Amino acid sequence: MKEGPDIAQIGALIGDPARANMLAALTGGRALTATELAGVGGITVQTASTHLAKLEVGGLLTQRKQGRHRYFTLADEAVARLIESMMGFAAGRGHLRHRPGPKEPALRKARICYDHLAGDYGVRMLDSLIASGSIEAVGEGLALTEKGESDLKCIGIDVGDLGSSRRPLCRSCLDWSERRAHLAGSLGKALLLSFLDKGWARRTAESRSILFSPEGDRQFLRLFPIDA
Amino acid sequence: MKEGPDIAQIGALIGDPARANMLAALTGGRALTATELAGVGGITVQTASTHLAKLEVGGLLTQRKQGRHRYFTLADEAVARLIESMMGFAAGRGHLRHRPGPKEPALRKARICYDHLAGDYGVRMLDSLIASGSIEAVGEGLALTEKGESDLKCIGIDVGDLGSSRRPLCRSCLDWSERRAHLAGSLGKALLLSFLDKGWARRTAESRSILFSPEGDRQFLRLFPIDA
DNA sequence: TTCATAGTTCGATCGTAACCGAAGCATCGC
DNA sequence: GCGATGCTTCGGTTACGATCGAACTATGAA
Repeated sequence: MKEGPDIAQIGALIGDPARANMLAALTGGRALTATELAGVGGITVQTASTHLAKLEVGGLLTQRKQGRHRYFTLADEAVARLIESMMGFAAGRGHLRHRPGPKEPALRKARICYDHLAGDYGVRMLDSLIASGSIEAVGEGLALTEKGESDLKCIGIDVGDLGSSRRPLCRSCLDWSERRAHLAGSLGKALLLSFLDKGWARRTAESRSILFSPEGDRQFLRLFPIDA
Repeated sequence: MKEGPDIAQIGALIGDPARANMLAALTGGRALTATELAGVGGITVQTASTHLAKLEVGGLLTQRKQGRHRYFTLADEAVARLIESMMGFAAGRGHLRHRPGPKEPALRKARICYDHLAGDYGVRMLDSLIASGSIEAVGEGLALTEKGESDLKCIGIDVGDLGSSRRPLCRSCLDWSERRAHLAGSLGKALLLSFLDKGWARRTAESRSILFSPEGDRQFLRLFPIDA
């Protein structure tokens, strides 16, 4: 007994409904204020404040003061991965809050997963990149090919700029709604940013869903075809 | 708010220290009785019984009656992966129950992670397989090479027998003690089984550690050299 | 049959943590 | 300076769940 690290602490941190809701909301990657988080948690600001303090000392959150606001974000990408993996697990068990039907169509179509694109469009993008030979899937891992590197340069992404950090270029991330892999890592982030830059899509204020403009939709589907 | 699957339920299930200890013990892959689990949880049988019932309806455990015993196991491999990933996360945050020193040397040297080898020896094995060109690491994924397939046949493992199931052949699993990857998947399982078959190592009754015999130790180190 | 072991269920106790109202700081706009 | 807004801290209430003793069921052994 008492072998290894203490799972119970973080389990308990995530185990409270209000905290879980706040964490899930922060998976959107956007920094949120304490009042906003109180809203998604369905509790008053006082209670939210104590929750947030606990999450912070637990190492799941970081806060940043700015004026009279305090912006909270997930501490790092590892937290985001943990939350998403728990969501995937819970979805697989049928631990759904609502019935699994297409309750939030926009959320299933395209949403943000920490900093990259998830949902139907995220899965489609990775599928297409693999089909075109830009990305190679080996086991559970992903690797960018030379063809992929030149293809990406055509749409304005210089992979050389991304490789510097310790963060892996390509990472596969499992989607709870699709139960399929989509592209994470610094490349996944860069791609989403380029879509936003080009005005193809924009983030919504309160939800994690990503809305594509009609034109952006056309461009995206053209760029990442599915040849079924 | 209230988007996606319910994380809080499983978080709360893992969030109780007694339950977390039981789950961690079951990560050893071995089926344990309610009384044994009460022991590792540090609680009485009555309390353990209610905990186990909760874990079962939560979908984390399954039980199997055999005589007057009830053997509990993790519901499936996904649960094991979730627990190990949480351990890895917790270890990275310094959420350690004891100080990180070599508290359980045997456990750090070689232990079982659901059904494959973890710890120092697990990491060494994968490193060696990669160095010898038997396994190729691509991004975060692992793939068996042709050389690896023939090499494995020499030690009595026919990869053809393993590929049938839906479970991936090679999977990388992050180790909480070493913080490095080791080999999971059906190949990782097959390798560990062959070690046990050959009498090189044996599982211990109460702990998750794996004990190598002096001869088995020699063979293992010869088979998986590290050329630093 | 009787006894022993393994496990569950019941009932009651107890602690802890979630929760909110109210008060206290801090920052912004005026 | 003043009031308004955002957030934290304090105090007290409340509710839930972990815990165990005791009683009950089931299997096995003698």
